[in-house]
Amino acid sequence: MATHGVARSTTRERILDVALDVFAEHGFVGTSISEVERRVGLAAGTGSFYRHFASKEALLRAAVDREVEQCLAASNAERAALSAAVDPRGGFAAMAEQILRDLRRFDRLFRLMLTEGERVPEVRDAVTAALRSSGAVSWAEDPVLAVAIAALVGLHTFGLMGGGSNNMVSQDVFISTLAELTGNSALFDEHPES
Amino acid sequence: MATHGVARSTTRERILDVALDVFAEHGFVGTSISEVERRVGLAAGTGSFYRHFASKEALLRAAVDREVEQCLAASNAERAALSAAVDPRGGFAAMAEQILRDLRRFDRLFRLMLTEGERVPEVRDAVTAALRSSGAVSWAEDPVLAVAIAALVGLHTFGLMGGGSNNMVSQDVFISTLAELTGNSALFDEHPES
DNA sequence: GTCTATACATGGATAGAC
DNA sequence: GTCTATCCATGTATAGAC
Repeated sequence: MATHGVARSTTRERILDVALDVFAEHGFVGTSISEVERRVGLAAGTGSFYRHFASKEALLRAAVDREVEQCLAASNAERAALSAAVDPRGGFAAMAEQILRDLRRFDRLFRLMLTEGERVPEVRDAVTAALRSSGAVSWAEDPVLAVAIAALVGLHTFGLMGGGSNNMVSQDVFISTLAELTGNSALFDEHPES
Repeated sequence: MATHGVARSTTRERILDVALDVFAEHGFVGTSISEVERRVGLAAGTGSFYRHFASKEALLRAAVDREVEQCLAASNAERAALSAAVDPRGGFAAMAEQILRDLRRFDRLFRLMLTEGERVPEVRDAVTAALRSSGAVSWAEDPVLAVAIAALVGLHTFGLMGGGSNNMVSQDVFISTLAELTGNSALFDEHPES
């Protein structure tokens, strides 16, 4: 099982690994095949890339598909693992942190969706579907949940903006504040305010 | 005052007008001088553009500076005009809608900040400064206000995603829900729950 | 202030030697 | 499966005629 089988993912896999990074950083047009080859370890400028993919566009689609697949799998695995343990702060804070982790996980796809949204509509669908599955419930019908998720998306967006130095409230304070606000609503009225 | 003065902004102004559109749509590398010339009305491919700007990068900076200036001016003017009138629903909903309007106004700059953030750091500073001035108060010290603004940013981001068909809660429901949630907090504890 | 022509670099992609 | 060499299109930018 060494000469044949599943272990044949050397260059092609490395290309896919590096492709989404470069696409997310510089966009589709801003990415050159030469740079991809360089990062993979191939000689830049030579068309070695084309032995693995038919075109630049094919690479984009393959990389996006693969990333969507991996992100969804990782997200589901993590959610399954965490549903076993019980968070002491209650369900909301745990859910909020899970959503934030998903947002960071999908970050490269998120940027690609903004820049190449109409070039590869699959990216949009995948990201929105992932966000929806994060909400667990149908958050379109629950205004409070919609506000909560929007707040987390906004927090994540602030992280994209600051570039490092954002004088924003800390994540813990943010989440606890959000939990408190939504906890006072009709949704989570199990414990008034302890 | 017709032969000389201030009225000499024909082609250069039109270039600046169109530049931010194209940059926001396709990014910096994705934008060609030929396309700018085409949209302005000049013959594409000819270097007529270079009679008005030294380089593509100079155009980006000039366009960004101009847009920042105009957006800030429009925002301040609108805020000054609205501070005169009194909103029946109270200060919060009015502030929220004002912030949403600002987010839409700064949308092109916002996209540019995400894609060309490190190429033109001025964009970042300008957008964050504008957002900060929208908050009126220093929202870094008020967690509730931070959550509220983050929620509005998230709502705006959802608008960028859906591309037209987002099964999100309506803006009115969203804002009223957000107002209700934050209204129950310690910040706005003037009226318990009517 | 706009067009013609052009220099020059880069990028996508292909054919073929190894 | 990688490199050499090459074709061709596009893009930035300049010089000069009008």
